[in-house]
Amino acid sequence: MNKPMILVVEDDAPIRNLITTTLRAHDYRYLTAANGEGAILEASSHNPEIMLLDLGLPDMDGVEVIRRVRTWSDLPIIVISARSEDADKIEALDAGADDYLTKPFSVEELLARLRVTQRRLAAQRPGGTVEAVFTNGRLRVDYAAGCAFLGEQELHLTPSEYKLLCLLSRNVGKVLTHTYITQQLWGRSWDNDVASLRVFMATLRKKLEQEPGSPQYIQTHIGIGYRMLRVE
Amino acid sequence: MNKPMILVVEDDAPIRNLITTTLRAHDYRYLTAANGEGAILEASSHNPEIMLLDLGLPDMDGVEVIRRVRTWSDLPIIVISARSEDADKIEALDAGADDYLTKPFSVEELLARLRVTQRRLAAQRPGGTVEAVFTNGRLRVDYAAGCAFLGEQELHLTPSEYKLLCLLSRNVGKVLTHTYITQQLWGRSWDNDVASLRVFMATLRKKLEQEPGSPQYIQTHIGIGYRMLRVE
DNA sequence: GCCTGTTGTCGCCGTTTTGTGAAAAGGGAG
DNA sequence: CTCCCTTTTCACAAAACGGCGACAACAGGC
Repeated sequence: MNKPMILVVEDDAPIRNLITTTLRAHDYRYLTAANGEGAILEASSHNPEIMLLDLGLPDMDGVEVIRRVRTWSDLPIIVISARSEDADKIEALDAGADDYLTKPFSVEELLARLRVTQRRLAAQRPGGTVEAVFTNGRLRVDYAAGCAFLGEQELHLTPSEYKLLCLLSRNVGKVLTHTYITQQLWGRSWDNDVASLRVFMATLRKKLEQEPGSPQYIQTHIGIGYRMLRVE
Repeated sequence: MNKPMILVVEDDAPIRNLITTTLRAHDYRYLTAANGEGAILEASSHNPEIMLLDLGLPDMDGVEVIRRVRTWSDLPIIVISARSEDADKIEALDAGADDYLTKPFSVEELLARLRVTQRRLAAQRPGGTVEAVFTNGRLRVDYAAGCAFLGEQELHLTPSEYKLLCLLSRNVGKVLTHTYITQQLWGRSWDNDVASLRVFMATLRKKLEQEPGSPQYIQTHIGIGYRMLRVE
């Protein structure tokens, strides 16, 4: 079995070297990034199979990197952080991380946790990788860059609208229930949230659809939820 | 969304209570076992979705429990142990554990790691084993996407019509009584509902059948109910 | 052919669900 | 503090849907 490609995100050169040396010694292939922007760029362009992520990056918070990556990819993310507070762990794990190690960490433990992740990847292989850019008709969503276009025109979306668009586009063709959508957006699902969802859907449609009357991209399923259609 | 069933394996009653109390407070369902034999028995007989496992059991080593369980099941195992040595972690992880927490552990962290596991379970459930598309002649029902097609043409169905179609298609070839159908659709079965059922059946047929006169898919059984036929 | 009981179809109207504009509330940057 | 952008709430109009009664169509028994 071919060893997976691992993206190592760490700004501190000595630690990064420690990790990469270890990986090399165990026949892993790897990429490196020293900051958040680089991490997202590498993740989107080279489709690594696992990410090792330090939270203390110079340009952005590591948790933000997790959130951004999670808009388009489910690749396993193992956090390696100096922060050992519960709150930090919980924030990272809930943002989408799969595991959390605190520095100083044991190299052997890291390798063991990598093996766990690898084992899990092998078990569920069929789920293919997702492209970092989604295209559908004139609509284009660049998950890595975090922006969307309609033709050449960039859409100016609020964070919520963008998340909503990501959610719909990652599930083209599938009907997403109100509950599911609100869960994904806000982690809860009260009646009020569904009302808000309608408002966001309205503003998103206003920016996205040419003809308000007959939506081209987003279809309503009464009593159920919404669905993005494949266009052309 | 239904919370998963969790098997708690821990011989120390106070800690076990701490865990189960926490789980109960967060609406998880759980089972308990106080030793290795019990753990294996519960795991095999009740098919829990996640196992929380203490390594220090009275009757056998926790790692042995992992190995035994792994001979037939892939259920996620989160180890909670007083042993904080690297060697112990590595042994457990390589034996098949998915995560490893050391005592004393933070309840919040445990919950966060449970959520990670749950997320992963949810992610691989839909894409995996279950066949989510029903095909019958030109008719195609995509249960996962929540929509139906006749040839290339998508059918625009109301919630009731869709539910009805699902019910019939999931029981192709079987005659479903009026009572059964109304029970499934509305949870009750008054005479009026049977009348309504006829109306829904009419609209559904209008959308589904090419020739109104001789139904191709849905057959009426006078005095009994309806049946979907296998076509071609 | 006629009668009876069952089934199919139509249209109406009340209810539920959704879309949308505007206003209030919240939050971060300067 | 103020401004600006985003999110949430509210109110109301528009649309879709479900339930119902009326009646036509149909099948089977005689």
